[in-house]
Amino acid sequence: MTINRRLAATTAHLLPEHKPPGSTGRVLEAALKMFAEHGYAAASMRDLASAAGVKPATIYAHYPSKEHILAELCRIGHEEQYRAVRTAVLGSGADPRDQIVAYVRAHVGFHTTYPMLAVVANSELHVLGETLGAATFVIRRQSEDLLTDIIQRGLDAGIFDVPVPWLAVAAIGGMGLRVAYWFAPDYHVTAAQVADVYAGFALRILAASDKPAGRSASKSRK
Amino acid sequence: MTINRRLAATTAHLLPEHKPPGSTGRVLEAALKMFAEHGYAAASMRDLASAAGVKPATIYAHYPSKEHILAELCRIGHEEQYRAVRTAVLGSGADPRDQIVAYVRAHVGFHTTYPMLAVVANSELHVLGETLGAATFVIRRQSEDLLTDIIQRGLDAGIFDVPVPWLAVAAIGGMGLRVAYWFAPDYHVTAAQVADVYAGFALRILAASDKPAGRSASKSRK
DNA sequence: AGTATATCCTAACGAACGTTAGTTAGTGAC
DNA sequence: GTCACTAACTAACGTTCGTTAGGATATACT
Repeated sequence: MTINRRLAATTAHLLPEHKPPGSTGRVLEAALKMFAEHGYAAASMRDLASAAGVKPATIYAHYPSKEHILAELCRIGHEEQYRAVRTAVLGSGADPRDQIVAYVRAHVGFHTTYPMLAVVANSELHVLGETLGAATFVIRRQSEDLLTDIIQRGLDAGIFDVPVPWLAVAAIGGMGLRVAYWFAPDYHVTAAQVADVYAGFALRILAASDKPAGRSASKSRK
Repeated sequence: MTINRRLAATTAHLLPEHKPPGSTGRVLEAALKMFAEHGYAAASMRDLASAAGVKPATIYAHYPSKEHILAELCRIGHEEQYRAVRTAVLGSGADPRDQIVAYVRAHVGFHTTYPMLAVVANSELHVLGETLGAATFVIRRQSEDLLTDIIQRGLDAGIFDVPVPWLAVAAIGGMGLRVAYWFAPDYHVTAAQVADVYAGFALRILAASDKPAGRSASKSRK
């Protein structure tokens, strides 16, 4: 146990719906842990095998290559993140402020609940070739577009005020992403606290107005 | 040239004061580029050598090991970042708001000017053993403490208002760090724009008050 | 019982890895 | 001319890598 860890989380888990049954799932979860803790290139197939409790050759009965395992993890990670934020936003009201709160809460929630998945899906994605990474890129783009659209609707309604909208997307996305690296369940802040506080930060970044949800022209207030 | 890059920047450069003369410097700069683009583990000594225009064995005339090269880059990166923010804060006034603006401008400026250095220093640091990484950890801690102290002073003065101060540190630091991954000089926003807008975001996150620099409602200065 | 299938194994392949030993070419001093 | 020094080289070391071939074991069906 070094002082110097890549991320604070120590346990790897997949959603039951994303974890294949039997040894396939154990291999995938072992790969998640190893890739997250040491990085894709530094984790060998022999490492994955011993973490999964099988011999190296056995992995090839479940996945055709090391890169395919990473592709699967990246796909699951981005898919689950998009599903989380999309569900949250759809379940919130029509007010862009509520949608931002829902988005950021779900975004941060994902990064606190599945930190290893987030770290692997985001920081090892560059390894994937264009064919294996294609599915993931589409989803990643959708997540970003969703946030962009919410912000744009808020700007159009005069509820938000930011000089360069795309920078707000980058800032809100960036601060959420980093949570996966330092958050641990036994920390001095709970996941719910982080989600709430970060949702508040996002509203502040967007200079969300206090006025009621009514329709407003392009005039902002101060 | 893949769609799928680890960071947007394409050129590696070191500050003249940090770049050793001759081949040593060329090796260090080649390592910076390779480690940033492909990661420490995925970049081989043969890759570094050919990027630096030398043969693999020659590198060992300049550095004792691959890990020592990374340690040097991490040290330079954190040292330069700390120097930048510290100088900026010391050159600003006593008002915590001015100090935050100075800090974030310098922080973002570092990440736009030396994106590869930032990426390597932050995302490959976990590779370093305790001995080789020790020097870097100290500096990293100092940078974080500086931001924490500014925010705490603003809170004490009643100028800032955040529910959990440490989360503001994490959020402001996180959004700045991510800039290194997407920023490129030929982007549709300039480095100065990003720095200014992000400084504004930081003030908003802290709910900085508009009132003049005098003393505040609830607390007094020392 | 015999066969098919699924699952995991042992053993090893060729390639690439970080690193080292020993050598060669170029330079300036005497 | 030769000595000492520097900086680069060629070649190879032992290890580990991702991956594959082929055999063993257990369960399921006929």
